[in-house]
Amino acid sequence: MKGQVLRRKRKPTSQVTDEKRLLEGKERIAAVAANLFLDGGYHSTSVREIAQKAGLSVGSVFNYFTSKEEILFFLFARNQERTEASLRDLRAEFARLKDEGVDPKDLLLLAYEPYMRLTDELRRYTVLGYQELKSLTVAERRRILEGEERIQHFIEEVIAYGVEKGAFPPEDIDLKAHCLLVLAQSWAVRRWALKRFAKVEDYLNAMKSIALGIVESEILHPNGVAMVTSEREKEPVHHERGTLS
Amino acid sequence: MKGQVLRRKRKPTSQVTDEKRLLEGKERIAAVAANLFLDGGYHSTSVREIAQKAGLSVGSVFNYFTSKEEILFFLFARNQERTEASLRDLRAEFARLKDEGVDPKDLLLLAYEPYMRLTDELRRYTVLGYQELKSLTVAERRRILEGEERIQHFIEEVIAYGVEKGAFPPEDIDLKAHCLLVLAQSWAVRRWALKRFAKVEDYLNAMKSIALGIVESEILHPNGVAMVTSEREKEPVHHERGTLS
DNA sequence: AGGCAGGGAATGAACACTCACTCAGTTCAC
DNA sequence: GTGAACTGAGTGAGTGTTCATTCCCTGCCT
Repeated sequence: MKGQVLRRKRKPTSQVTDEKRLLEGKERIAAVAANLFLDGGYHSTSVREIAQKAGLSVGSVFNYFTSKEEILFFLFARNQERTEASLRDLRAEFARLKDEGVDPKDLLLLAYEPYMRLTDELRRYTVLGYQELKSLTVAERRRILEGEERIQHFIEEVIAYGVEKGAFPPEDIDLKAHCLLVLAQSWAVRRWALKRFAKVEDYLNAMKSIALGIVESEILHPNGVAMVTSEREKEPVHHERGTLS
Repeated sequence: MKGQVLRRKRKPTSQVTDEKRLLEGKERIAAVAANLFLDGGYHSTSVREIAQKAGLSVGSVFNYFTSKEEILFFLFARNQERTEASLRDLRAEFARLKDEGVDPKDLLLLAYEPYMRLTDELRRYTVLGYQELKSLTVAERRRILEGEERIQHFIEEVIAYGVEKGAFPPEDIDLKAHCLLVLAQSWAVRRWALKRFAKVEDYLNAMKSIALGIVESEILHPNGVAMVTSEREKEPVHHERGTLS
């Protein structure tokens, strides 16, 4: 029963030891699993099914992952990593262009483009995310949401730069960032309604003007008439409140 | 084994006969099930659990529904009906206001408001929809998507009215409708990022200007500069390149 | 070369468990 | 007493996971 406590506490059976080989195996299995999860859902996909499609036995799958759930985690984590890396690049690029004092509109579009491309690349995982978010642990789920929060923050920074330069109105920056993010994701999530656009580029191109329309939108009067907060080109008519803090 | 073939072919056991009573039972069970599905997911919720929370035995649940799946169908169908009814009302109202020649901007906001309210009311089901869409039959799924298509079409009509009146540019009407729809749904789907807004009204209010920003957005030149198709207010400060096509 | 040992990796039958669903039997209002 | 409505133990299919066994490859000894 509680006999041999000599070595490891986990994994008494065989296990893949070579790090590289293990990762390759994980990748292969996860790739197959991703497809099955995507058209069938996580719960309706059995480990047997995954094993079969991956050309392995059931047992082998558990030599690479300790549980079915871990496969899902792996997919999310990989996806997240990828996104974070892109975000880092974007931030660096943003800092550079900001120093150059590039036009805020151009900057916004310049930032939106690679993000949209990324969304397209990872679009299947985005869908998976929306569908299986509640299949995750609380901790895992929070990690995902924090990731998205970071992205939204970045978009906010880009908009804020435009506000600083007087190109965009200062209201509802967070909301506008939310809109841009959601609309980018809608390319993944609601593609059936966007079949008119064959490639991301097409969608992106059409979205550029809309994105600008969003960030440039002015706050409205209760009755629906636009309140002009800053005469975009010339002198400010009346600047409300102090700027910072 | 294959002995008694004497009586019924379907439903040999007891069944609720009274139509009214049956529907009431369905409603009661479905209401309970909806809550469980929503925080736990469809697959992770067992029929036993539903029965227990509804104050019934497992068997009784199957006197009202023939399968667990049917409960999910029932929920989606009810939801859809509700939406369709609202859409009919909206259409009637739209026709009336259109005849009155009301301002396109006002009309857009007037149409957006009740839709957003509906989304809020049904927000839990919207989330359920995004999560469990693939748990449905192909036919069921198509019905849902067709419903959404009808809504998008309606939004397109509202925008088209504005185009007719010369208030909005004529490009990408379908895309703009898509955006408005997605952003309304994002209130349900991505609420954690919108916690700043306590009530729908708050979100709606902030979204009004953005919605106008979307429908009023002009198509852009390849290099990102706005192409002015109709000088909305005054004279252009400096219009670059020829205007159309 | 050939036999052999060692151990990492693959295997799939077996296990324990959960689930949707059934149905013979009970309840109880009329 | 009748029968619609309800009951819940039972059924069998299917699940994630385990592990004793087998496979296979590499290096070593004769």
